Amino acid sequence: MRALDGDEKEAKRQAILDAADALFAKHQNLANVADVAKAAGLAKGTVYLYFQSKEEIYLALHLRHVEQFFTRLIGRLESDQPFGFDEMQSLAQEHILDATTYLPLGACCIGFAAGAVAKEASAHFQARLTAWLEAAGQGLERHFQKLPRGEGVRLLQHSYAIMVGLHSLLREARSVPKCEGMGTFQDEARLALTRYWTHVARIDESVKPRAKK
Amino acid sequence: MRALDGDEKEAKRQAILDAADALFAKHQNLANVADVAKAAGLAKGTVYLYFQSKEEIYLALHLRHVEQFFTRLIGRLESDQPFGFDEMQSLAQEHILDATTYLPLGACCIGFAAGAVAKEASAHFQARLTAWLEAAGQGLERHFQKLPRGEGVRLLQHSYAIMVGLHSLLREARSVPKCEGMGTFQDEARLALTRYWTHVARIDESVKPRAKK
Amino acid sequence: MRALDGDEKEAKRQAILDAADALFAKHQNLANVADVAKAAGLAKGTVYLYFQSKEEIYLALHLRHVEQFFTRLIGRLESDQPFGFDEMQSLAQEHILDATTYLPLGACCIGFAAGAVAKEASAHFQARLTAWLEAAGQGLERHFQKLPRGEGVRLLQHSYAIMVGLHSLLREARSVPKCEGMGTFQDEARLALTRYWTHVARIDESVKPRAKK
Amino acid sequence: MRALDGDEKEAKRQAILDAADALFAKHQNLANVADVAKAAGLAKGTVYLYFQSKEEIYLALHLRHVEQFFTRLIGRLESDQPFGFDEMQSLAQEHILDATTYLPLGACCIGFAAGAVAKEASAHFQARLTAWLEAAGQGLERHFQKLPRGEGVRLLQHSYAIMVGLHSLLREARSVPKCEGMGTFQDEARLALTRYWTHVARIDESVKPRAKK
DNA sequence: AATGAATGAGGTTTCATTCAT
DNA sequence: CATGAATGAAACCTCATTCAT
Repeated sequence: MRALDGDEKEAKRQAILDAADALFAKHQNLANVADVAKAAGLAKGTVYLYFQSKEEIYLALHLRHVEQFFTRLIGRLESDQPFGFDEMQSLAQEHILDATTYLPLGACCIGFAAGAVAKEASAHFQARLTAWLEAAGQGLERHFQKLPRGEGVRLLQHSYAIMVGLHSLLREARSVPKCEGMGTFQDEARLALTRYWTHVARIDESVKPRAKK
Repeated sequence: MRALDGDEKEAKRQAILDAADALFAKHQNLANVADVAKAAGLAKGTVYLYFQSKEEIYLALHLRHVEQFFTRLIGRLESDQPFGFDEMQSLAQEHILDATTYLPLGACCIGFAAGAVAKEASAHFQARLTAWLEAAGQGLERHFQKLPRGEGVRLLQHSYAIMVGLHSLLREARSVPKCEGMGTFQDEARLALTRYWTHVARIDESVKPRAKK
Repeated sequence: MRALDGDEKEAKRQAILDAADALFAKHQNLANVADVAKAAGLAKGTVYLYFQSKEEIYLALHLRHVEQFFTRLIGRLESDQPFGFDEMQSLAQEHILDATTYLPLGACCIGFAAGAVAKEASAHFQARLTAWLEAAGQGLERHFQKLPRGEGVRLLQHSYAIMVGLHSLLREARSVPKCEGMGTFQDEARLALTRYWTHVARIDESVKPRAKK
Repeated sequence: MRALDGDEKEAKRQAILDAADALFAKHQNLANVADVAKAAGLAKGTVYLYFQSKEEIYLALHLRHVEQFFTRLIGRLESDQPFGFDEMQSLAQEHILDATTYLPLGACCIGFAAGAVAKEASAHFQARLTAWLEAAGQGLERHFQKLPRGEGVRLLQHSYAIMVGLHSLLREARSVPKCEGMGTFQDEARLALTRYWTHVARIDESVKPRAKK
């Protein structure tokens, strides 16, 4: 109808993602495009003016989840307030482990068929994620003096992997444990992260915020 | 050709899975049922005599991959030969990390939409996996004296999660690393597993095969 | 297993038809062959030893219904007891109009796709029906002196057509009339037959049993 | 091409019916939906936007045949031109008896398995047919003074039934008679109708067009 | 003769995506 | 820009029929 400038276009993109988010939260499933469009008050075809495919909608939505977490984490790491594992974990808990859609949607995105997502979209996702990881990794290295150069990113990646992997094994174990002796998904994730960080950063004994420069 | 008893029927199931496996290996994608049938030399309808849906074919295929790993692991743990982290890792490397289809297919299965797989099929998968995990977990406890009761299963779950999670983050990083300073998927997986086991079992210092009884 | 002689074979055919009859009565629908076989205590393939196709099963069943009616009618017409329209109608009522499966099954058979029934089966049906019609037609001519040669068959055909045609229009009007002022299917059939016979045979005024020869 | 308003949509429906009509005329058989779509120059999915099932396509096609007949008949009856049995019969002849698809398709529709057609479609068919029958019935009563109130509908129903019924008995007897002494389907239908009307309306002696008011 | 596994055609359904308006 | 009708691929499903055992 009228040419949208960049801001309006972005606003509409976000509106579509809001709709998709709500539907995913409700059905734990990738709603079909018609439903997303309807929920966003648009026609099916219009959605395709903003996203190239259904998969890209959900990848973009997932990216938004990821962004929220990293924005918060990086923001926190940029301050000079002492930052320890407990705080890290509570951030992860809040944004990732306890969030009802973060990991389930992530799991769907992982399963996207090869080729279902355009190269550029995929690359864009990777680029943003990489940038956040590196920024946050460097932030961690600032706060934890024992972390050698590059270990911050690795620590984040491995931690993230633990959460993702445990989720895929224990997705139904959000409330009820699967195996004899195992806890809920959240319990196990907390435990595994604690162990991993304990080893890597010797948080318990020696990792302390570096002195201000 | 005509499956008249249970054994032949099972053989045909396996033949279908073989065909699906080959197609998945070739295209890194879930082929449609018609193609699987053709590859297995069967009519489409016949495939539906053995599997309820495309998703169940691939879930069964994944289960077969999992079974191969656990059969080998459990078999090994049942012997009284000393068993250490190195061997554990080389088994994981061979069956999981270096296998071209294990984790990619697993990722697809994780992403199956809720409802795409019948309750029973899903439950069957979980039951088998749980049984193997517990058997292997107990085997580990026999070999590693420091592992308390129940820690074997947990160790396996967490290790498995690390592999699955890292794969999903680094899937394209089989050869080329993504982030500055990060290694390939296999490198990172090895490293993360080593760290995790080092903490848990203090493999480096104290975990030794229990004395034969 | 053992070679069946003609009688045993015929008995088994009849058993299959019994099963089909029961299923049709229950569901007012052509049950699938697997169900017919199961109801007859046979395997699916076995049914095909006795009938060439599903359609032929139901055509044979319909023929059996038709046979019952004509056997009764012809038998009656062969006696020298006076026979009038009232008795004709009550026979039709009993075997055709009030029977729950005669006309519905007939309607299904009419709708069989061209080619669904083998030429011979179709010809066999026609031949039997023609023979009965002619026998009964001649019987009518014996009893109704005003009927010219050949009019007996015609009277039966037209009467039969009225019942079949009304059934197809009023099938759901077995109990409740369809159009304003119309009666139930049975009412209308009786009325139409009465009118037709009244005209043709002047039953009301002059048709009387012929004198014994 | 793209049906944007109701009229275009209706035109497309008609185009699909045209295609189905041509196929039925050619093969005397209900073509499969894929073939209908192809003949209409549409994709299979598109056909399912307009009809819920194959059966409904053919039921709608049959309804169109019926409509053509009744539109003509009712239009004629609305005029004050004298209307007699001869004209009635020639209309029936033209639209129904001599048409190559009217009755064969009707026979197929009669045989549709219970449940093959959605309740609403079936009800819609009945409702239209009933409305036409009543309109035409009243028209007949206007033209034939002897017809009591309600007898017009009945006369049409019974006449229609005679044609349908005879067709089902004599379908292959369009040219060659079946029984000794019987004529072709058309001959018999004409004869039966004449007899029936003769009785009901005493057409031969007294039924005359009512005087204009 | 009897079986029931296998076949394969085709109806039904869904849905991501395209494109004429 | 927005629309939603059209597309067509493919999953899903049933079932009549065949055929190896």
